[in-house]
Amino acid sequence: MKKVINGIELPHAHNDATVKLLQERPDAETFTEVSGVFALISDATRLKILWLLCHTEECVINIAAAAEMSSPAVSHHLRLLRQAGLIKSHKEGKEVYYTLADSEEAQLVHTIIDATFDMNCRK
Amino acid sequence: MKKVINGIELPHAHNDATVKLLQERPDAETFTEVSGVFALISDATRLKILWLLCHTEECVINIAAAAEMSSPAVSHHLRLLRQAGLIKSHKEGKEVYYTLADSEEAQLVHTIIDATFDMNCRK
DNA sequence: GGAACAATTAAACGATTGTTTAATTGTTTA
DNA sequence: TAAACAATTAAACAATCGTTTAATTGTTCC
Repeated sequence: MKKVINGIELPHAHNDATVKLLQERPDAETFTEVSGVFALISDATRLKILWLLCHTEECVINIAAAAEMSSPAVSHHLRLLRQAGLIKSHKEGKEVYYTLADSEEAQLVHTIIDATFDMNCRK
Repeated sequence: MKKVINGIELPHAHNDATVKLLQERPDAETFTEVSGVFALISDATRLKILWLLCHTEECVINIAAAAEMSSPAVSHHLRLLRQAGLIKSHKEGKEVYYTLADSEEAQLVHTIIDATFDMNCRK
């Protein structure tokens, strides 16, 4: 009879390491949530926006200019990022200023962006 | 006359930090390449696969079982990951074994996955 | 050689995504 | 109050993506 680990039955028993790994694996929801955060940085425009907002605070037209994209397009991306808790905003007169949020996901994204672009700079 | 930084003209001059940042910003191609790597970990199934292959080596049906997905679906994802240089494979009899590649992108992904799931475990 | 097994490939499909365009809301200032 | 400006919203569209199904290739073992 085959061994079942967290409801998973491995057809082959080549590798004991796999069994150990599956026993300690995060659950499916965690993978879904985490991949959702990665999806937010998988678009070049959003990545540019986040790269900027990691290190400064800016209004929408300046973000749009920096991202070389239209205001509605940027507004749409900003909404996604805000809804995900990655950025926060405050209104000042006619303008809305955005910057990175304080959430755990935002910290993760900040860490990833720093690690990634440091790596690339070192090449 | 407005100041132009790398072909970008900021409509508002609220923030000197933005000007400095834009001067040192990676170019558009870099953002596109990096977001492409993030896209590969933005799917829950691929993330599960990479999480596994970061720490072990496995054949396709075991990967499929671990990912709770069909062999053709997994094969498709493995192809994408291999083409991107994130994983490598070798044939042994009837089976093809996959594991993480040695590339720079693979190292980045490994670092990101470790950082992410360590963070989540600490909660 | 034929059966069983492992893996890949290709076509098809539904679902999601990102940009554009146009219209709208809200604020300032002349 | 009207004009100018900043930002958002909504609908529409093309493009991309991930899974399913079915067929195919390659290997091992009887």
